[in-house]
Amino acid sequence: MKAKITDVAKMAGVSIATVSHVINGTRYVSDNTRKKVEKAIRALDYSPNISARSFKTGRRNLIGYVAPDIGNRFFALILEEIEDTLSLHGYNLVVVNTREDYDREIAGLKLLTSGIADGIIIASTFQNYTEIQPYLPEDFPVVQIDRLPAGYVGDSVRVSTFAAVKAAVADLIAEGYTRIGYIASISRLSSTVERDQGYRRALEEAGIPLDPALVMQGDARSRSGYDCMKKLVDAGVNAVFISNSVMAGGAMSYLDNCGLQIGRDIQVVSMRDYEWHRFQKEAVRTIEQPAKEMARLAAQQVVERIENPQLPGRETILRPTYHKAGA
Amino acid sequence: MKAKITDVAKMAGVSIATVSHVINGTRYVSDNTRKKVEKAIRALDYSPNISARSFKTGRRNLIGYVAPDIGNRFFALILEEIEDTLSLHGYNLVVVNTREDYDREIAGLKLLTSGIADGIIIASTFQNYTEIQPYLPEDFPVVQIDRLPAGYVGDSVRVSTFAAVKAAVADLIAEGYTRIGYIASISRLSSTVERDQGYRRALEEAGIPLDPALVMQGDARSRSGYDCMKKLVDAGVNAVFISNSVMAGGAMSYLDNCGLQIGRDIQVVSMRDYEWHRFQKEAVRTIEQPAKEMARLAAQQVVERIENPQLPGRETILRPTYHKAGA
DNA sequence: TCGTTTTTGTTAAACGTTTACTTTATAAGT
DNA sequence: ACTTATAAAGTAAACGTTTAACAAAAACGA
Repeated sequence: MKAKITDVAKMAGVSIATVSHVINGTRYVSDNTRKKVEKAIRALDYSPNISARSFKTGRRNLIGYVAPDIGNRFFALILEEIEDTLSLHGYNLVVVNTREDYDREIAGLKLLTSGIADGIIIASTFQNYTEIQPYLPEDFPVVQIDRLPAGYVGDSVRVSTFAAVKAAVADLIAEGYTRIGYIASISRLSSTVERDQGYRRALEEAGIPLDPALVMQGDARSRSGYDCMKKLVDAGVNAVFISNSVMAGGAMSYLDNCGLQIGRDIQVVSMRDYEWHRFQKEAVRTIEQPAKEMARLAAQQVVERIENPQLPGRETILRPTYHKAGA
Repeated sequence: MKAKITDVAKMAGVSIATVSHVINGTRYVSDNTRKKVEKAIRALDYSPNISARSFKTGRRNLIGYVAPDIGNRFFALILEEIEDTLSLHGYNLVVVNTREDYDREIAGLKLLTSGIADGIIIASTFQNYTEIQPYLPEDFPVVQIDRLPAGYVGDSVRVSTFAAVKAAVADLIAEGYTRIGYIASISRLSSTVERDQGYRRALEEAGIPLDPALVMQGDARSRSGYDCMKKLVDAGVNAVFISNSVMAGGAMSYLDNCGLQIGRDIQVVSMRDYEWHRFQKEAVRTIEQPAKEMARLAAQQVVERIENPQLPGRETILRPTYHKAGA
């Protein structure tokens, strides 16, 4: 039978209150009694019942991470960094993978807020905050990461890609490329919307009319990157902007297959969500998101909110890096 | 103030016991009272306090996943599949990333077994089970995945690569390749040991003496794959077996850099821990581990053990697939 | 009709902590 | 010596469930 606090108290000849205070450092305990208690703890191999403690204190030291696709290296990277940062603060991580599914996300939120987690970091698949708000109790610590559902006000950390996308496309235009294709990601996401706007604005400012035949709607999967690229090549593009690295993988597979060399036959600008080895040497231009930094900040932010609930909401916006050389 | 079970009972005009039974279905409740209770639950937007329940029942419905490197796509893939499978059984996942660090692994185990989790799935970084045994309480549900610390007896799921590695190397020999290099992964791991043996045995059976200059000790990181490959090329290999896909990435970068074409200038056989797009078209031969299958089985196994503690320990061994065409 | 079983529901005791409140012992001030 | 302050530790009440033990009412068998 596992030892309880009463066993320790009995053995050390003190009250359970004293034992508790020794463990938590919540009150001064004389050196003498402290030593007795610590000895008893060791002797009995006692460790507090976490469930009982959580129940009593209302703190669980668990943070939920609600991600749309853990299989995507971008979100896996964020997971890793969140776990790392949280562990420094004494928190652990519960993962919910929604697979971009509304029901799964809602179920995850219900669960996490029902007493599992002290806070949530979420990259929501919903377009509007009102759709998830009912499942987030008032004042429940939440940090939105990467994506920002419309109407949300509160803690968030994301990367603003509008300017970088616009600049990259403008750069292509300046070099004389005019038939610039675009493979868009899931359209309801704020991150996608921003990139849409960057692409459109660059064309607009250069006085190039938007050709709907050059804009492909993808679904963030490799396969759709492949298919969209095929259509764009058929439509005769000489440059393309790809909104997400998973699709970029597929798109580049297609280019490879039909012998088109990037940098020579076609220019490719892609979002780069994480380090990729093999693509580097190719002349792909990338817009790199600081995923780790984002994750670290989100983790810190959720911890700060938990420990200081009356803190004002913070919207943290990071800038991506444009790699023209493909390095 | 969040509603409690007493509020629901009061509103419905029944006892808290009845409410509890309605919620958990632990006893027959007449249609009439059930409806009253359900109505009150909705009216008050009541949901049970999970902490209180966990405390009382001793069940937390959380499973710990202790992984050596979540940043590695192999373990990320396993994570995803574990999460998926567990959610089907009503469990959630707590992730601990050890980064192949002994202390982190021990800290994680201590934590998870102290009342956070009902069970653990672990890919241990330790060579010997005796080193982690003290931190796993007797009868605590544990499933070892991918790696099997020496001396462990109990639930485990892994892939046996000895035969496949041996066959792949023998295949190279049969084709006339004689200077076959080997880039090994972290030497203390059971998975590495098996591959070592496969490589050695194939040479042995062909009567080829082992040349220590052709055996490189890597550390499972891309960088070391690159460096080891460099040394092997300098040593004049015409074929190589690489023990892990992360290192394979680095190794192939090096081959690329010095213009060596796989399949023509050098043969490469690599463990393939997950799907890789770009490598496929190259003539790399791969030994593919059924990572998802492994994860699914491990998750099922830990759930079964939790729900039926007197089940005998099961050692599940899966077979990898050898892809000669590189497909 | 009267005991017996079945159905439906209640009472109250746990579960193992934390923590507000109280107590005792010792030191300090007069 | 007598109050007062302070240091150190103890007492006991919560926290919100689940569940064993019990009770009342209804149904049933003879």
